[in-house]
Amino acid sequence: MAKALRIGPNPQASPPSKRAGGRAEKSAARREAILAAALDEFAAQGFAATRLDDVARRAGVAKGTIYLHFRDKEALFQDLVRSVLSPLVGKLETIAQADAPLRALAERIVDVFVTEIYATRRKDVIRLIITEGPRFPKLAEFYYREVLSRVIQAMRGLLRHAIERGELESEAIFRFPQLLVAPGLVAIIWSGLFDRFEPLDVRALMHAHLDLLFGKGTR
Amino acid sequence: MAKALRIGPNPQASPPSKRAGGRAEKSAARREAILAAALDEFAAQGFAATRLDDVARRAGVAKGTIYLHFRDKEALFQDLVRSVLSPLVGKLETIAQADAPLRALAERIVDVFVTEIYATRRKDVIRLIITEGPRFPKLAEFYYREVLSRVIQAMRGLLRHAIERGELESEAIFRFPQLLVAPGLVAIIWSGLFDRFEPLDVRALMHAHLDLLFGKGTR
Amino acid sequence: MAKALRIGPNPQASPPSKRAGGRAEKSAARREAILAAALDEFAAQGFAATRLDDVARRAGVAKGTIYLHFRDKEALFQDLVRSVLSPLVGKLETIAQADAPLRALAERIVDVFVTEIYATRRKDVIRLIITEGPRFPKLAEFYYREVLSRVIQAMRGLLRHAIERGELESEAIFRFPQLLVAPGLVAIIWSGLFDRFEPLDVRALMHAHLDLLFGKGTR
Amino acid sequence: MAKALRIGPNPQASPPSKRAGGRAEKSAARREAILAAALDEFAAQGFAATRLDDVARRAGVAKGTIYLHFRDKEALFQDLVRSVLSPLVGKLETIAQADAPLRALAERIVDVFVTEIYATRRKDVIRLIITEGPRFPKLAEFYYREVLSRVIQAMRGLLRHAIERGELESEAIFRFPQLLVAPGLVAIIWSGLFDRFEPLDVRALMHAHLDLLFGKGTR
DNA sequence: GATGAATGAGGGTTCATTCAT
DNA sequence: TATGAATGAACCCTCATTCAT
Repeated sequence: MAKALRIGPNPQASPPSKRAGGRAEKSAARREAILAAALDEFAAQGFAATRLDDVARRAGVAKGTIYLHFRDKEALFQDLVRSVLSPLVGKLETIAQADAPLRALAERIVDVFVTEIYATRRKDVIRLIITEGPRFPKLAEFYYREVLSRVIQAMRGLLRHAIERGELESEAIFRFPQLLVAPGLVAIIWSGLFDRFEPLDVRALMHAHLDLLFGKGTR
Repeated sequence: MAKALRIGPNPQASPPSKRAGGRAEKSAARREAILAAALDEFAAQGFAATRLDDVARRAGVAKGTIYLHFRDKEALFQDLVRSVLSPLVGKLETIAQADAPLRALAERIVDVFVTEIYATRRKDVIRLIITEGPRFPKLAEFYYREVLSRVIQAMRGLLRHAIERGELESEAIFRFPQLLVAPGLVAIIWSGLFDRFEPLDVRALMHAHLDLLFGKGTR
Repeated sequence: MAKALRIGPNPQASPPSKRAGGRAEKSAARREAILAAALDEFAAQGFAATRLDDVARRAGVAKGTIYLHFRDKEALFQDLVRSVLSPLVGKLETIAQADAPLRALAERIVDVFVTEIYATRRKDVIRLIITEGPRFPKLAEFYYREVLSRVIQAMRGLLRHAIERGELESEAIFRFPQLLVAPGLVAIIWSGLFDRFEPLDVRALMHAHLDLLFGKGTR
Repeated sequence: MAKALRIGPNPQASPPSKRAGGRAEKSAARREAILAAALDEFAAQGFAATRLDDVARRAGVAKGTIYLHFRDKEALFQDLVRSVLSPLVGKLETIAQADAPLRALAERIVDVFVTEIYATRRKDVIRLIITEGPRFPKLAEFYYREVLSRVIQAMRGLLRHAIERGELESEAIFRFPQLLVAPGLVAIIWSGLFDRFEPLDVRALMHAHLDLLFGKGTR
């Protein structure tokens, strides 16, 4: 199986060692190496300032090889974002179908956010969508269609339940589910810009947020 | 008086008409025209993808003229951000010194945010800090030092008051003032990326947020 | 009288003080200031790398003023060389007409070279002819016609005399008067390139040269 | 073997014919073509006025190709000078070690100068050092350290020998070996500036010079 | 005349993309 | 398939020259 882009740690690409594996495996491995390298570079430099030379070097392949796997720089970028976010979609829908008290669900969601997004390269991808999205309408659309709208949909479902059960008095958050994820976004942005001046404890931030929404005693 | 960079509307640079004005005025006007054009271009294309050729054309000046006012592309960018944000700082501190019930103050702050930031080019500058900040540490530092830390400081002052007066039960927001502005940031990001799919009523969003924080009845 | 370009010392241009002097004097003074500044800059940077901005600043005039006195950068350069070298021509011819033993004349010539050329800005002008001449055929021609050919002519006259009087046995130097001035040129070049590694005592060099030509005892 | 920069003739770069040769050979050939073209252009225009566009066209490569072989314009220039002069150093030292009557050695040196420098592109490189040296201290230093000081050293050795043997009466030339090469330099400069007005027979000039130094009869 | 802000052509350098090996 | 040398369009920046004041 062609391993998906490693999300957690991010080791330097090993030099093309003689691992076992047929043509197809090798090709897929190269593709993944390029994606991983591209993520590093795009996250660090932004789309425009990233040089494919650097991506190739980091991936341990020749520059031309990139073009065997991706039409051009833009396709590499978009494929990268898609490849990182796609697996997320499934996970999110699973959570939303669970049936549990709202607060418990919220805790679970926070936990998923912290461990599956904030602590991984996915955080960088989200940041890339924020920073490069305006120049890549297709990407913004993909993200909206495949991720955001589903997340919002799922959340609205949860919240409707909660309101019906009387677990939630205000319907503000039902109208604006963005309010639920806002602190997460802020944390992602903050971490890239201001952590060196004032580090942010994301988990604590998110729980303070829940306290605000549900009242402190309800945990 | 040298007019500051127009923040509200953003008309195309008028052709060099024969307005009254000495050399200094003309020079200052040109500088402002360049800044305005730069804001348009940087906001639309990002720093790296913006061509000074386009900035010049939009400002109605020759390419070389830019270099009479700014050392290079980077200085233009940084001066732009500073010139737009600097006036903001004073305003923010004025508000923070007012003495009024927390909810009233919060309403005022929301109002200032909507009318002075969200509805103006400043929104674009904030977005630029978010998108380009990682490549401009100096800029992130400027923003943190001159804007963010002051805003946070002022907010903490307000919140301390409120807690002492018993207007605020949870101290969560005191520990993480970021939670107060999070919806504003989200609105800014959303507007750039997803408004065409699902427009966002910022004022309503912000007030829903206040309802969540203070309870609906307290307005 | 409009003072000629100062050849000896080279003080910074004084700011436009209120000296006495009518329009014409002031204009001429400005012209000289520009020429002096141009000499400094051309000598230090070469023709192509010299910026008229720097010349203007050094001369204490505005950039546009240069164009009131010289058609363009090239004319400034050529006029500069001419203005510095022209006075030299007369001097050279005077010497050549003197009637004295060859060795004595040679000593005099060496002295003139050292004090009137090597120790002055004229050295820089000679260097400029050497370095920029290939790009300014007109200039090379001027120099050849107005200076070199006359010097050679005069020298041949002297040498013919000397041969007739039996003061000079070899006619080598008659056929190649360049041999007489060669050490002077070498000194000029050396001083610009290698003096920091190995300083050259020009006067001693020139006299050693004379010793070689005439024998040591003849002084 | 990677051919060194052709020193003698200087044909236009042939269009990329299908000669035999691996990648490395081709790369080296291109490098040499660029160096040869650069020599032509620098010699004709000087450093500042030379356009890399022209160098590329003359070398039959694209502009970008230059940057595959040289960091920038300055590196190209300095590498060019070094590549042309380096082989010279060895030759010079070989001659200096020979043991022969001074006059014979001098004749040999003159011969080497005429055939290996004056009749080749090396003449142009020497001229470049003279014309551009002031703006390239590194280059002047290289030339002094690698060429000049060695030549002077070697000459002093020869001359000491000669003095000890009584072949040389005056020690003037021992103190100023520059006097030996001065006519060579003058010839180089003359050829670039005044040959069209008055051609110079270098070989005759150099021998006249030797006659002056050693007396005519000693040849 | 004098100024210096404004112009815009020109050139060094970068880098996405191609293609011969 | 993979390579990486080669390409050349694009862009930042400089500076000689002009011209309104």
